[in-house]
Amino acid sequence: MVLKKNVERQIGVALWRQIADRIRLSISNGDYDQTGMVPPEIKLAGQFGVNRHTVRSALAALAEEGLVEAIQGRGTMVRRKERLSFPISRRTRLSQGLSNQVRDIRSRLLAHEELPATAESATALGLNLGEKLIRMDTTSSADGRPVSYSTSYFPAARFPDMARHFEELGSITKSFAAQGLADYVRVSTEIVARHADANELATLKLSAGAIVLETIAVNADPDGVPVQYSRSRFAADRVTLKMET
Amino acid sequence: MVLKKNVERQIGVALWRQIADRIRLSISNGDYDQTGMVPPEIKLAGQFGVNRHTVRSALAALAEEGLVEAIQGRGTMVRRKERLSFPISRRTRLSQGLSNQVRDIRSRLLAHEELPATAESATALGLNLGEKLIRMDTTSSADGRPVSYSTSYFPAARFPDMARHFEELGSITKSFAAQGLADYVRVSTEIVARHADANELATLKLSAGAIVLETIAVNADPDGVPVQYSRSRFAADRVTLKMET
DNA sequence: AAAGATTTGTCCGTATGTATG
DNA sequence: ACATACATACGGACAAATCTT
Repeated sequence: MVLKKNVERQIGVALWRQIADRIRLSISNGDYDQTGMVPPEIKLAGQFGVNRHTVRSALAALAEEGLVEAIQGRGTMVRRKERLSFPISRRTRLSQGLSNQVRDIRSRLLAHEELPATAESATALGLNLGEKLIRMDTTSSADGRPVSYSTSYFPAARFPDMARHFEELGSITKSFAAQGLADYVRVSTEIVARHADANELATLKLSAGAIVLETIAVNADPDGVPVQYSRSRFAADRVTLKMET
Repeated sequence: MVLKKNVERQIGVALWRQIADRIRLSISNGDYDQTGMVPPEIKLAGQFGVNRHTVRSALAALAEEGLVEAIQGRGTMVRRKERLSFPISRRTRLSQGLSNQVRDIRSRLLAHEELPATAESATALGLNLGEKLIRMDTTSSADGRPVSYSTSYFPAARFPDMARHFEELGSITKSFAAQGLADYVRVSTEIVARHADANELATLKLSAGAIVLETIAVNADPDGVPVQYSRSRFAADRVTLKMET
């Protein structure tokens, strides 16, 4: 039988990073739950068909993330294995969906501005080109770990005080409520994945070079009128998106 | 104002690949639709804060993918910008969902075997540990381009001839029908993103080092009894997953 | 308690890939 | 195409800590 190496050379992604990705996945899959230890470096090296030093680089990156801890003579322990599961459904609410997974969920307003609608945001929100929008950049942390980084657009005519309310309430749902919108539903969600850019690395406090899951979503009021268009980036190695159908 | 470089060094992902990722995203966002041309190398180099050679490596990779074409003295043209949109809903069907986006969708059986249920597959399918399962590795191509690579598990007791039917019919839906299951629904879908492994690179014919979107899904019959547990990998730069709620 | 096996940590050198100018 | 600097990956040798017999 041929050895499956599962990693590739000379492709613009360093071997140690590919290997770190795969070990991270194994951890979150519970592959090492029996012993709570990652296999020895030599064994992993054989498994992936690389030098032990390369595996060490991968493990160093995971240790940096706080995911594992190496002890000389003993081995490398798994320290955490949680992945936040983000529910996506017709009634997607950030804080509600996570409330049973984490103690503390906190959202912060990074920036906001008023601007005219572009082609993209206008069609998403069913507005005319150039109508006033409010843009808000927000980030959410679960138990202190940043998990999402969102850019949202709201029709300024209908929700003029979005930013002020959000700053005070720390929640989109509550900010809508404060402006007379009691309920809203998710009408569409698109999902793409790509490498994080420098901005996302910084705000999500990602181990550099990481992957982000991006959701492009539209929320509407009960009558179907769009009220929010948002692009949210999640740290791909810290979350799974869970669709409820 | 500080220049946003949007790329980072020394992170295990080569600059040229990060830049290729970002240009690919810009293309699929339609940023270059006006002219149909990618900005000149020098301009891109300035934009990302790197040397022109580095941008050239990125463009070479995109040209290799067939996404752009450089012409001496003229510039670099965008050749394709499509991204397949994969619908995910309660009634997710691969071929139906794509039928209005591509002419020809084709599925192939790569391998199959009978094996006892592991902890993971048993819980997903509501079976006891060790009960017989059928595993099938399949891949689907849209107009000749591979888009998905799936590993599915079926209870062998109920669907003993899954592989034979699939080989003939090229469709899970039809194979179920041939064994007396007229309808089924998607009950859960989890989504993660990570770097592709060598196996996925080969079967999806990915430009190496690419990212895959993985969906972990369970389908059930109308009575809610699980009939299929599957892990599907999509080329992240060729698809968006679209949730319908 | 001692010896040997296992496992991580450190140091050397060399070849190739990546990025700049 | 050339030159330069640094990152990546490999290989080997040995030290240090821990576990097993």
